[in-house]
Amino acid sequence: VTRSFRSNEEIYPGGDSARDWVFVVSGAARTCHYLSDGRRRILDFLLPGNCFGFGGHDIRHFAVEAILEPTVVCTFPRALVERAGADHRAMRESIHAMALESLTRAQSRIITLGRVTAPEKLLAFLVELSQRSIREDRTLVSLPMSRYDIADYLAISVETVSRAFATLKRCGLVHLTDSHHVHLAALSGVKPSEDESRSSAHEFALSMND
Amino acid sequence: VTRSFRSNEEIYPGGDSARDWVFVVSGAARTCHYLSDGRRRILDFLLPGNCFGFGGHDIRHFAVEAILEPTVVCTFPRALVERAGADHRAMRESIHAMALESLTRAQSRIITLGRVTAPEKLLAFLVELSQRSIREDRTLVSLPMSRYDIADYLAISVETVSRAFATLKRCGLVHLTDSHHVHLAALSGVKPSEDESRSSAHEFALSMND
DNA sequence: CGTAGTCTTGAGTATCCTCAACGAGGGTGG
DNA sequence: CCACCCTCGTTGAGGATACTCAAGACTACG
Repeated sequence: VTRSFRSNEEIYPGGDSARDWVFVVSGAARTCHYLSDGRRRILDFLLPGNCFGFGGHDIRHFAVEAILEPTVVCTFPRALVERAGADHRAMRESIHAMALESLTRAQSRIITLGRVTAPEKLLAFLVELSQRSIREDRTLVSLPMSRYDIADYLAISVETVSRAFATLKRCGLVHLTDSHHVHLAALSGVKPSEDESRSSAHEFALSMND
Repeated sequence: VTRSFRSNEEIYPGGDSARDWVFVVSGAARTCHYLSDGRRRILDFLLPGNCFGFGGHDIRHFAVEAILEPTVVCTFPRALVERAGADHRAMRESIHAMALESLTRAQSRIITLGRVTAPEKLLAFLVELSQRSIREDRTLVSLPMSRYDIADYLAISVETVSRAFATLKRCGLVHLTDSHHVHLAALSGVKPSEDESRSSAHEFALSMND
């Protein structure tokens, strides 16, 4: 089943009815968890090619919401996917690969959240987006999500996100053509190896005390 | 291959030689990532029954170290595990279940790291340990790891961990018989449902401003 | 043109980190 | 047996960072 969604529309309600797989075709989406006091945590951003649906029993607690307009997704009943996985080897391996990718991203995010300062977190986030991007030029990153989404993703406040952007600009690490298009100067001349860029980004971030 | 390790001994070096699966039989272990400046992040604690080895290419960056003495683990070459998974349906499903469990734990951890105050994080961590515990009485939690391990797990400093324990004690949410055995008073009379305990713990934690 | 939403910036406060010191427990050697 | 060293855990003081509250630009849209 293929459907299209508008901005901020709910693709997938968190709750017991959560029994489908979601595969993002185009646009972008966010995976949210709402705490009892109304605060929101964003677990992951789903870009074209990403999917959501494993995670065992706990997926009930997460809602999926569209970011861009339009966002096109395919949904499959869980039972169908699992049956296909049992029958076809290629399907099974594909599912396994996507699950591993989700796990890898989650682990990478734990590292990011563990970083100390807000500019560090933001820079790590931008680098992550750059690596997930399909663009050829990895120094140009487009941000489909709002500052509020970034804030809930990095577990910091909106104002801090804005200030962190200002800090990175002041240090010459990034340039913003507009609010949603970033040029990562930090990556220019740096090998695309993940650890390289991270540590160098980190080195830069360390020297950001005004 | 079954081996036994002493406290703080390296089970598994991070690096290119990381080609095995690790299955914890008894004791406890931690999964570490070392940043270029020497700081350490703990991605996960491995208790008996947990395993480590999926995660695709990124597992190279993580080291596994023993916490308790002795810690007994089984290691298998990756190729062997993957072949067994391809041949035997039961094995494959078991592997898939463990991968999903790792993913679920990672997602849960992202929620925990997103919590605002240190006592909130610590309480969420204790609740998580209580739910992973095999004990019948879930209000009694044993902490095999040191305060430094907890600090690196929650991405806060050791001193803050200690102060957070003091705050939780002062609010009557936990009691410590010794440094490594906690009684979770917050869970007494609370349904073991995950969301219930979390939100109630959170409610309590909110009212902790001295 | 007004309204709503987003993004940014400022001021004041609270939290956490760093540095430092101290006490408790375990192992070792005199 | 006790002094010594080492690690771990705790507590205090000072400073840096991020949050809250508040207000002001910018954009989109009716």
